[in-house]
Amino acid sequence: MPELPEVETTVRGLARFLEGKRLVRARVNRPDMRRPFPPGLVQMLTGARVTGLGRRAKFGLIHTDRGQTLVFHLGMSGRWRIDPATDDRHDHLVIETEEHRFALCDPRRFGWVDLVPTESLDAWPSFAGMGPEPLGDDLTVAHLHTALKGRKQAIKLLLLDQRIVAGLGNIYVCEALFRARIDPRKAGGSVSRAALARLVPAIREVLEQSIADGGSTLRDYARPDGELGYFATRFDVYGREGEPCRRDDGGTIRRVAQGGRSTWFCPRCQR
DNA sequence: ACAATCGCCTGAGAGC
DNA sequence: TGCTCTCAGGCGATTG
Repeated sequence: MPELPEVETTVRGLARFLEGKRLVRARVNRPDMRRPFPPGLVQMLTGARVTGLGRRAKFGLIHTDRGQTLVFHLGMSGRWRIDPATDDRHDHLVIETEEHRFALCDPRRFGWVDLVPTESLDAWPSFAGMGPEPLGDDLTVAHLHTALKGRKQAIKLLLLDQRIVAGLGNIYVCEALFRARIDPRKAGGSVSRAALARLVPAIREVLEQSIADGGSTLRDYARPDGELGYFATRFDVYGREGEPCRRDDGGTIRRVAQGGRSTWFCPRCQR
């Protein structure tokens, strides 16, 4: 499923074809996304020039010269298809430049798009109150220490809270906690400063490595019918229940439920 | 302020 | 083989 690295790679992939280009056509193929398409979407996009692309947390941003930004979330199964050779019944929104066609395809329809004035993006409901970007300078040990202070909820669940850190999902929280050797069940407020000092670089590294993997895969997406959104990555714990810990410490990866979702970890080295 | 639960969706995979 | 069942999960809304 698309998490921050997949969104980042998707945005970079789109930027190669969209940056500076004029959208000659736009149409809504299927209006039944998770939330309705914003009114005036097609009119706004048609003829607009894309001035740049960006990402905030797990949201992709397509800025236009009309002062409006198309914000998209890929949900669980969303992806952009470039120059698709065939139609897909789950293509919801299609935009075209002179050279290429892009289809936002989302079978499970957990994603959505919105139109936001570019100058007030920070005030958009999903962005207001969001925590720091994990790859930016604002994610610090001090920030986490303050945000987690006194919290009794499990660290795993708190890291999924976008107000504490923006853009972490289930996979990368599990992976980062493994790298930092922190027990995901531990109360947020009881995670030591030393552990947080391991966690901050662990979050950065796992995301950066995944983006790098996606980036290397990106070359393949220049061809027709390319799809932006999914990359095979080698995980240390995610989905590895019952398999040996990669630290080779004799531990076996366990799966537990937290907040109704699966958490994978090594009980031997994550404390 | 914090915590817990629910609803939204469909495809993949497991089990019979 | 084909059916049924379970699971995957981000986010907003709601309730406690």
